Amino acid sequence: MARTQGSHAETTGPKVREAALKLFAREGYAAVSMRRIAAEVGVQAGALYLYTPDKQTLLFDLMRGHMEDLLADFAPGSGRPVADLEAFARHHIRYHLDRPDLVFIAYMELRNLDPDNFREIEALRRRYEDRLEAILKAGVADGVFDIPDTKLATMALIAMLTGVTTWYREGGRLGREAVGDIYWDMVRKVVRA
Amino acid sequence: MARTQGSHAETTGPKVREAALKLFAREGYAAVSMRRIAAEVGVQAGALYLYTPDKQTLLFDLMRGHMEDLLADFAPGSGRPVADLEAFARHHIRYHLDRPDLVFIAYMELRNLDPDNFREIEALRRRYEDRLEAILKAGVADGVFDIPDTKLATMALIAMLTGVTTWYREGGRLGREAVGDIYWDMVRKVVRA
DNA sequence: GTCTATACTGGGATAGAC
DNA sequence: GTCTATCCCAGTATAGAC
Repeated sequence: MARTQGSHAETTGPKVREAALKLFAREGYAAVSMRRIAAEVGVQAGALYLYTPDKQTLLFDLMRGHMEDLLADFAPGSGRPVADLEAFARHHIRYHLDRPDLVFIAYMELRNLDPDNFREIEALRRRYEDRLEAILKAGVADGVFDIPDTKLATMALIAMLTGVTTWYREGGRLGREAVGDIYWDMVRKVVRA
Repeated sequence: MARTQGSHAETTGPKVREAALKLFAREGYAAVSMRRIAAEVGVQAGALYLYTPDKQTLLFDLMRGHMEDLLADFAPGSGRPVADLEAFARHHIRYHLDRPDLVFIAYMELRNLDPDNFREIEALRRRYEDRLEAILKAGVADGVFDIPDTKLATMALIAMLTGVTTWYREGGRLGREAVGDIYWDMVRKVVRA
């Protein structure tokens, strides 16, 4: 059981978040103990509290980081609704397939957030949805989209696109490009672009 | 579910399942204790074990019952793909809006099932998906649907329809009929029916 | 910075009284 | 059929040694 002691602050902090991410995604926030996270990192449970004030903050930081990255990583702005919608759809799929664990947590662990944290995450989510709805509205105004209800179409399209993460497997029948093509085809049909 | 010998309680058993359903949906399986379920029922924790062998079985029975009901409640069979697809879409939405707690659990708590139980639930889910895909394939064969990939369309449509449960609120802007109409319109466009 | 040790709380499940 | 009492284990988090 002899192990090296010393300072590893620069690597241990990220490792804690990575371990929490992996375990929360796989087994759920409530089902994962701090001891288990510590074991995954290769550290004693008490040492985790050098890197996070508590378990709740560990979850919240993961979710907030994910939502902020999602918003920062992509902002459509060509002004041409069809091009913006295609960019949104392809980016959404690519981004979500690249981060299956974060996506899973962001969707599944909302109810395990403290009320204040929940509100903050929900606000970020709303901003993302609003971005898609703005594209749809612009397309309707331009006459290039035919959409009875842009709010419902927004929710329907996001649910459809996010659903990719539930069945996509690396090395499966279809690659990311092919999946992106097929989903963009379906998205386009929904709005009749 | 295995009852203990000589049980005559006809109301407590169902109450236990109702309480578990409500609490699992609201807070998650892992976060809910047997003591909490017992308190909700108005009984001591030990008494729960008269009605279920353990907590896992409580979860499994809820999920299996839900999936079996979903399959039993609806089997399209007109042979006309467009009519069958509309019936599927409208039924899926109605059924899911009627049972938000069960739907939530069925999607969120899969990872908390023991391996054997997981396999059984997955098999039921697969049967449901296959039903939709059969409709899509029939429509393609008949030339009334235009679908590049029926498997992906199946997953996309189910994700889209199920997504209704994430935002629909009773007494909101749109009633169930209106929501059903708008979603059926989107479904139809996806398959170009 | 990480360790061991521990405080304190709560978990699932069982035994046996009534 | 439900109760109280209890076993045993695990949870989060902290204190203080090294």
